Amino acid sequence: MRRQGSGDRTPLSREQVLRAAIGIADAQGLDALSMRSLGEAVGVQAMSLYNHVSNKDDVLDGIVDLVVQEIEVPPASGGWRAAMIGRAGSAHRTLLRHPWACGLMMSRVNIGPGMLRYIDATIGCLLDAGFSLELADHARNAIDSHIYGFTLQALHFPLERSRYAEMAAQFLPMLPAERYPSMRALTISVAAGRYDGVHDPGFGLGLLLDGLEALRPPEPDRAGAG
Amino acid sequence: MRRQGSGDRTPLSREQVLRAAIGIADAQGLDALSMRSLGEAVGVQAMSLYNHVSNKDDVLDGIVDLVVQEIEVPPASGGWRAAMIGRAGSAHRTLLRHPWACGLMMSRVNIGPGMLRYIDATIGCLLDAGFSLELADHARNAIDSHIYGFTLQALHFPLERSRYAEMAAQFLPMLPAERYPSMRALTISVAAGRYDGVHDPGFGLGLLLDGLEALRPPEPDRAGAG
DNA sequence: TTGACATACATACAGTGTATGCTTACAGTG
DNA sequence: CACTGTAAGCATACACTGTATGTATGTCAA
Repeated sequence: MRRQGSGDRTPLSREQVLRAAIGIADAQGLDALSMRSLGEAVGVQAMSLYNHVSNKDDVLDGIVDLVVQEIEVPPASGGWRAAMIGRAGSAHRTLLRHPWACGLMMSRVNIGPGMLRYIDATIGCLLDAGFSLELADHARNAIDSHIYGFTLQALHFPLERSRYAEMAAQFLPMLPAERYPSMRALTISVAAGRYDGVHDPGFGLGLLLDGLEALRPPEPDRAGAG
Repeated sequence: MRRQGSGDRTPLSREQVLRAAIGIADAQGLDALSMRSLGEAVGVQAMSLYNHVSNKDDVLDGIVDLVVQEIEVPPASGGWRAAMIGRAGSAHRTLLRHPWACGLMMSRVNIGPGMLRYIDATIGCLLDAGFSLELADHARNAIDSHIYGFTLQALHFPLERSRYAEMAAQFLPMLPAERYPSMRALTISVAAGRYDGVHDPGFGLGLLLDGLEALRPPEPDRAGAG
């Protein structure tokens, strides 16, 4: 609540509305984000928001794109492998910071400026590394697939990373040995502390990058050219 | 509408309700799935559904798990690579058949019997191929990450695969060359028909499997053992 | 027949997104 | 200064949501 006769006359902006929406979604979950709660957060009635956003879908698209803009984009030059690893890490951390964003990206077609910038920089980096246009496109798709999918699984995994072994032990009774033998073996291993059960986005990413390196055309000597 | 004095006395079942829910979501989108529309689909008032499902979240969890059960699980024996490819293809096709499912999986923690079966069979196949428990877990996570992420991108890609070149040309004006040079180059290439722009889940998957094969411990000769 | 139980219905309530039609207050003109 | 056009915010209202609550109806067991 900021205005409402408090002498605050600077009008709201779309950006302020979207920032507030992200704040609500981060703090109380996406379900808590309604036009009324959003209005309250910026000190305005629900309907006044429509002066700055066209409807709620516009809000959702807007906050997704703002989140995508938080992702650090690879530098135009430098090693492509390091750039991809850095970009993947940044994307993963960003999506973990806003756990609702991944789900939103799923359920809507979104090609805002943030997403375009994100994709463009990535493909640019791969082209710079010598990949063909086509191969760069496929590579980007594969890397992003891994990031999105990995983050998804990390987000909706039912156990907390901290008290892992403990929770695995609790989970065990729900896994009859005759029906889920492998999951049971895995859970036992985690419960016993023989395996920490923690997944690393770098595992799959490393495999992908190794494979891509092998596909990369040999660099025509750039030393002389530029 | 099936009952309502029509002499139909067989009571509803949870399964029937969930099947109807999938039908609505497939045909009219997830937004069209309300307790009232679902009740109408099975010929019952909205509140009567609560005799068979505990609430709407239960419905959503239920239909996701039913969809996951549609995925063909790898056979217990046979080549692990072929099994993984088959499983990935089946999962991808299933998620495309129910485009709302991917988004739902994102936004909720779900470990129903379908998901457990799916994961268990996969890890079992990898264990059978000689991977350690830990490596099998990481491999499954990486493969699933790729499937989920790839399907996500395929689903929310704004252009139709059929009239690709045509749509790329339309899309071009939205890509100023100074801001999105690489995306623009890519789009031009597609518009000109030099590149079809179609992504294949097998590309990234192949890279992953190649890398995993290299990590697989050498098989202790099983010929004599069993 | 009597009762218990499962199933389905009717009503009601708080909360949702948003269409419509105000009021207010500032910016720019004369 | 007054006048007015316009952008911003407000209030009301509507159709729709999930679901709490209470009641009716049909089937089966004793």
